[in-house]
Amino acid sequence: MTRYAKRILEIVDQSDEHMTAEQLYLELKKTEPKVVQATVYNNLNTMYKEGLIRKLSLEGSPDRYDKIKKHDHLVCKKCGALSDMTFRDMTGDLERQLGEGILSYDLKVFYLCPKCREI
Amino acid sequence: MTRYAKRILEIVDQSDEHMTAEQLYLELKKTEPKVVQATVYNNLNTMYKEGLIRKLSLEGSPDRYDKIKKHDHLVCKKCGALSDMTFRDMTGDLERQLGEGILSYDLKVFYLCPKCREI
DNA sequence: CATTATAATTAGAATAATTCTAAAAGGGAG
DNA sequence: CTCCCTTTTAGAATTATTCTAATTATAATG
Repeated sequence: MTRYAKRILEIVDQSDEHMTAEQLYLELKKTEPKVVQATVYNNLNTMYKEGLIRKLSLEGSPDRYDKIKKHDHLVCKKCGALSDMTFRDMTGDLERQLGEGILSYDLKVFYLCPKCREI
Repeated sequence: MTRYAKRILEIVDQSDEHMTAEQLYLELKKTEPKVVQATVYNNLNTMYKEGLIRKLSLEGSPDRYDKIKKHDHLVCKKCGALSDMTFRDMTGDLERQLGEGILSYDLKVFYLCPKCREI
């Protein structure tokens, strides 16, 4: 694993911010000023394929990257705000219904965030 | 609701193919040869906001549109193939944990599709 | 039915996100 | 050090989507 890859993984793992490739690039640049965007995209793609990071595809936003550690997401239907939450693990249930081949799952719950509910 | 919007909704509701805006445009063009892409995007956005259609954001693919009728999805981690499945409704469970404000949820289960498992 | 207002559509430019390409640089094995 | 393989780089290219302004269609009103 290269210096860049290590650092990107570190940022993803330590932050709760669900950063886009662009945001990760800006963050990485703070410690590695010479890096370019393509490198960040390359590394993210590789690490995603290797199963080292999660990728979140959201409506109306570029892809976001997240730590692997199992957790679920709340998405505000109005403003798109994304936050973590933990619902009980459903792998067992899913396997019982679908067979043993399940790799992982993504649960996104849509709601109105406190801010958007006010308005 | 305009002629175009009606027809787009019809296509989305009747097909199981999780079409992209581009595919819907091509399909719509068969009966409405004068329509342009922007119209399809406009209509899809409007109908999405109104809750008439679902939008699926997938890794490595443009957004796809789907009928509202509740169902879940299987996604092949390797080739991205998308298919429908129905898992039990979790709205109640989710509300019990998170409160009453839940609008909907999206469950995507990753696996290896039959084709990709062979190889 | 003519007139005005409102909304939808169009064409095409513009933007945003991501990938591609070919060349240059880096790092380890012998 | 030299060779080979991988990563990075720069920038062009591609893809998906939105925006803008002009035009057309639809609906509402006198």
